[in-house]
Amino acid sequence: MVILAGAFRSKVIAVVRRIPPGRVATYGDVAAAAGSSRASRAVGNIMRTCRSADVPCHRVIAAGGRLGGFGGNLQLKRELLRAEGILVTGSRVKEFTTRRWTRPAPRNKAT
DNA sequence: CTGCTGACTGGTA
DNA sequence: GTACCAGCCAGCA
Repeated sequence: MVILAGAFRSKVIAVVRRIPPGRVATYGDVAAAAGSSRASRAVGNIMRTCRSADVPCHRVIAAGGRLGGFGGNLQLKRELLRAEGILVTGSRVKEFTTRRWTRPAPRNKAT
């Protein structure tokens, strides 16, 4: 897989690919992990323009645990999420706050 | 380079 | 609860 595109885009894609199964991340989280905590819109834009099979865009949702847009394939997204053990009620992720993933557990050196 | 668009977010009404 | 507005950022014409 080759990502010959803007650095931000490749970064966003990398972050999304790092999202482990059974977990979800908001556009804002992905944007923040990519370097811009305010590029949430850009992230969504990247998802739409890129939507590569290597990018589990279905794990990327809007804030508040809402599924977001997804071009109207919310039903598909819902099933994909549910297939990973993520229950979705209407347009909202169940236990979203606990399923929310930002990045690999930051180890505490000085606990 | 300029302008518009959009799978977003938070606030106000 | 829904609806509308303003802000922010990257991609594309």
